[in-house]
Amino acid sequence: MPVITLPDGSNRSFDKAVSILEVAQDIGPGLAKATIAGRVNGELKDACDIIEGDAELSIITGRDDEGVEIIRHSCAHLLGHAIKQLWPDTKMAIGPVIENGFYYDIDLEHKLTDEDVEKLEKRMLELAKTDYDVVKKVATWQEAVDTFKERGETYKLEILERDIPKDATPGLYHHEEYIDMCRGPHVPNMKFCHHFKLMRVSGAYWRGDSDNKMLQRIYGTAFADKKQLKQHLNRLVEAEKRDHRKIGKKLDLFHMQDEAPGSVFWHPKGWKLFNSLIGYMRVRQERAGYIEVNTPDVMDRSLWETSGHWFNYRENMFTTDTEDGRNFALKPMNCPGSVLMFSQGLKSYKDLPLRMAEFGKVHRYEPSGSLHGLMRVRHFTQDDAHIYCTEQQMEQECIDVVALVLDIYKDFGFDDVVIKLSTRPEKRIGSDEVWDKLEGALSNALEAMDLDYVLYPGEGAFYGPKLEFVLRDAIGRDWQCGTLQVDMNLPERFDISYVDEEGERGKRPVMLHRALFGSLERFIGILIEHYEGAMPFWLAPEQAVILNITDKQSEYCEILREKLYTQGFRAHLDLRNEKIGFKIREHTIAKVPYLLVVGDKEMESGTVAVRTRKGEDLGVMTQDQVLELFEKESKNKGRSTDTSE
RNA sequence: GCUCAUAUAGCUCAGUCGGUAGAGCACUACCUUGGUAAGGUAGAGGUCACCGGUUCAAUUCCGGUUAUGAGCUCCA
Repeated sequence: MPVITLPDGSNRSFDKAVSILEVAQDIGPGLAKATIAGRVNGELKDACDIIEGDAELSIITGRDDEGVEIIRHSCAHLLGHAIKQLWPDTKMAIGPVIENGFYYDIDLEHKLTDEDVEKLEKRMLELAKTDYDVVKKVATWQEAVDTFKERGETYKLEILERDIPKDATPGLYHHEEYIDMCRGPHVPNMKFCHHFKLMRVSGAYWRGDSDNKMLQRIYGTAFADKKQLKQHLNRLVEAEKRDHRKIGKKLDLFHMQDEAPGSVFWHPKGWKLFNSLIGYMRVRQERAGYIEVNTPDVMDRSLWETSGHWFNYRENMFTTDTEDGRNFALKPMNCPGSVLMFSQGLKSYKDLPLRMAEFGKVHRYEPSGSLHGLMRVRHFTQDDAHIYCTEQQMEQECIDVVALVLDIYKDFGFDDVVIKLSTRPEKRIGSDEVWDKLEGALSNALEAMDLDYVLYPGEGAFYGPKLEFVLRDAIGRDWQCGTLQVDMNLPERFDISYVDEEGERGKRPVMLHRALFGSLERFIGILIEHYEGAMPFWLAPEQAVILNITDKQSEYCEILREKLYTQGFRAHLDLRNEKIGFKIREHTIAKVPYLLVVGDKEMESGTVAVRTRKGEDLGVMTQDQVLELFEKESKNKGRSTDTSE
């Protein structure tokens, strides 16, 4: 006599064991029709699964996130169903759900082309449209092995042998003649799987191990209804429009070329942006009590041996041999240099906390295949800082860093920041008591500030725990930028110390390592994508362009430009012999925030006609009104709505 | 680093079933002085990524290299 409790708290009792679908039918035929699966006592189950005893049940439909995931998972099976019809010698590996979709790894001699994928998608749709029932059969381990042996599914057999205990009862899902193994749940009928799209094919190693065979991975996405699928595809188009590599070229910000793979040639406008960020950060850091230093880019191998980089990351470092037989390396990180700086001269407790910032250029020989525009480069600049302090000071320093990070991100229009706390990994140095203290400092800081954070147990570096700051951009993508790490490795390795209140030498300071932008290059890439190239006024390399209607106004334009310039605004002139419409089009496309148009009328009255890059006409303004407008925008930075966006 | 794909003018891209190439935009000159997203005419511009092979002949076919793209792996 199972009693089923529904999410609204109501009960239904049955006189025998019932399936989830039967419960749904009992509630109403509409719900039954929409039922994909169920959550029974917190566990996801197939709609056909039987509930034996009393249970809490929620019915899962396409409106639930779990429902969409199940649809995607079943679409992976559908892919298997279709591909085995078209290429019967395909061997199926794994077909999991991923963010926004699914994939299936397959082993097939024939390399799938774009046309093949189209064909495959078409067949999948044909099959799905027949609305066949998916039949689940619970098998014994041996039955599963027999099934896949008969079908020559060597990868499924390997999964059974290696990952599935002999006493397990794997679920075999029958999609007509195709059989797939899965812990499920899956949709009961293919009517739920009509809205999908195959995205691309690429390579992937079996079990993610580069020693294994490279399989073909077919990516797809699926949604509960057509509208959501369309929305998702639109989002992808939107993301492509924001591609910083394209915008960077179009707006003449930077370029890359073969001679320097993974390194950036900054054009004047891009470099302006770059320097704006550094200038801004300098001001903020100075106000927060940091000092700024600069350390060498090329240092002797012995330094990297002391720091441990030579041993661990030698193959990722650029090195150079000199004629005197010495072995140098380009710095892949700033910290060893910073530590040398700290140990220069005797440090007193009075010097702590010592907040030492450096806009350090670092070089890392990243694998060629991982390079990606500004996002992953081999040569980049960090807004790095190392804070040397006592254990007692550490928590307050963490609080200050977190506060600074969050406040700075707001200036760039990032209000949505997720904080991740990564704690001790299995392989680590330092005692548990020390880790307790360091992790405590980070979590206490966050709790003192009343901030939420996500815990990542075991994800910390071997030398200490860390905080990571993840930004959410204008179209909802996450970017990890800032970090705050506690380091107990380098102070030890370099044996740095300070003199305490009692005059005792050899006191070991705590070393905090932090970056807010992370990589300046990457941060600029993120900004470009976030703002779709339309940089807010305070960052725009060109803040305003002054356009004359005819030659007659040229002189007035130059005077106006001078005035804006002396007030600190980046105003440029366009006095070319072109029609006003042409010039407006060009600078609008170049995303210059303000276009200042000057004709006879404006010249005579000492005014300008103001137009934004969004096409808004702000009307005729006096020069002072323009200055006031610009000053207001500069001050607001990315915090308020930019009227010129 | 691995798999697959791509590489033609400054940019975006056509094209050549092997006979050394074309468009639009940009650029230059001239005409035009025009009031809010493209005025007109003319011109210049390419060792078809690089190295080798096949061929009477290679930008085109083949091999290699480099770079880029999508993934995989990696990201101290």
